[in-house]
Amino acid sequence: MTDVRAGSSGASGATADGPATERADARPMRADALRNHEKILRAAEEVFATDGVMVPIDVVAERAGVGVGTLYRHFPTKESLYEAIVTTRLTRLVATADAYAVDPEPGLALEHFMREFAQLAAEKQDLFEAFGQMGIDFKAHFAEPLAQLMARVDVLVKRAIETGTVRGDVETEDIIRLVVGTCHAAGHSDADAAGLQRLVSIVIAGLRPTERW
Amino acid sequence: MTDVRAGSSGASGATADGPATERADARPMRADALRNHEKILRAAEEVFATDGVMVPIDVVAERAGVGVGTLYRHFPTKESLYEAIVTTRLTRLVATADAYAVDPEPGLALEHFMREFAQLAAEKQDLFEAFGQMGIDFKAHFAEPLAQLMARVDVLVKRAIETGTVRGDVETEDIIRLVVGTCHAAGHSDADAAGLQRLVSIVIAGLRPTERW
DNA sequence: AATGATACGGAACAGTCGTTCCGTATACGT
DNA sequence: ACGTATACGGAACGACTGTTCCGTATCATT
Repeated sequence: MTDVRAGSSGASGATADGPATERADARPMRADALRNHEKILRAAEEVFATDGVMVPIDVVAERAGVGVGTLYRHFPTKESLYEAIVTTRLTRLVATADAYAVDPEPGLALEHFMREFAQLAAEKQDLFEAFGQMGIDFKAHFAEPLAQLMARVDVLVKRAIETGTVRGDVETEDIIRLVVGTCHAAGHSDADAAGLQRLVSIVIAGLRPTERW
Repeated sequence: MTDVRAGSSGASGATADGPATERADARPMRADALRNHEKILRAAEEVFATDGVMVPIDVVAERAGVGVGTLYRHFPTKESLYEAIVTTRLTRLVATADAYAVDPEPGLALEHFMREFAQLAAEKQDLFEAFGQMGIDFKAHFAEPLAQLMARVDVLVKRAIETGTVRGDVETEDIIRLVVGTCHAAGHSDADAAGLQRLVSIVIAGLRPTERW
């Protein structure tokens, strides 16, 4: 993450997407290099999403229409490529959470966020697996976007609790764990979005304040 | 599973545990062979539980105090060893479900079963991973014990529904998925049993019949 | 105790996958 | 158009792991 070459995938002000088109300290990337960089990112996003992180790196290279050597020029390690993809996904998720944070209906906001989160994690094997291995080194690698995500979800949860739509004793981390776990629950590949949402509904129902019980 | 050697791990009337001490068609296993067979099973159970299915087979052999050659004499394939372990686990789980099927309190019975199930899946990486990869070939390999498990859980669910402790529209498979997913949720290694049970509580609450919502 | 069948141990094999290296091709500045 | 820095492609390397093979050790039988 730190020793990337000039114009590589590092955090170079890419707020939305796409790598930096130029660098301050070095010369701008060559045109074909830039093109390949993006092709690789796109291919990785697709392949990781469908096949998970275990796919051989060659598959990503082939999908990108690029030799492995080129891939390694842009991402010095398979892990670094994986990091780039997952960080992007997490960043988008943070944006989604941000959008719901200003929703006038806090209870529904949390619910909708959970549903989108679940859908996303179910579709993207990589994201799912990343959350699945929390603790190995996931928290270290994605510490920053993770912290951001936690903070946003925390807002959603607190607001929902204040509104009385959610029990007061649930932790933010519980929410994330439950959602990810629920995706795991539904067979990832079945593309059974309806079944997944049914499970999410059950979890959401379980979050409601206890009445009578 | 079918071409096992004489006295190997096949389904030879081992209702509880331990391999058959003799075979009808062939000569009984040699004493040391039998001893090693059990040592391997025990070691595999431990290692798979703690490290998951990805551990090199050598680790299991070493743990068992046995050479790899010996291990392969007893289990012709890593997969076959894995099958033996998981099948055993599933069979025990079926027994647990059976016990709860006659519980005088159907609602509590389901809840207690779910809690035990969750605890087990959280402790045993192999079981967890097996359920996690449902669909690859898991259903094929463990078709029989899985069907049994489903049948027993079905009884628990139906009884709970009749008692009014659980919503009528939940599928048995939903229950299993939710429980396994919940284990996934809790970091497997954290040994945080309390946290896990808290999540299970939420899921269980979500299964209750909707009142007012 | 002797002998043949059975089982053991672990070195060696084969396939896979991440990574490196370097000769060749391409883009950019003059 | 030419020359050089930059980037490309893919064969080759090394580490890892499931599996096989066979010389040796152990058990059971007489």
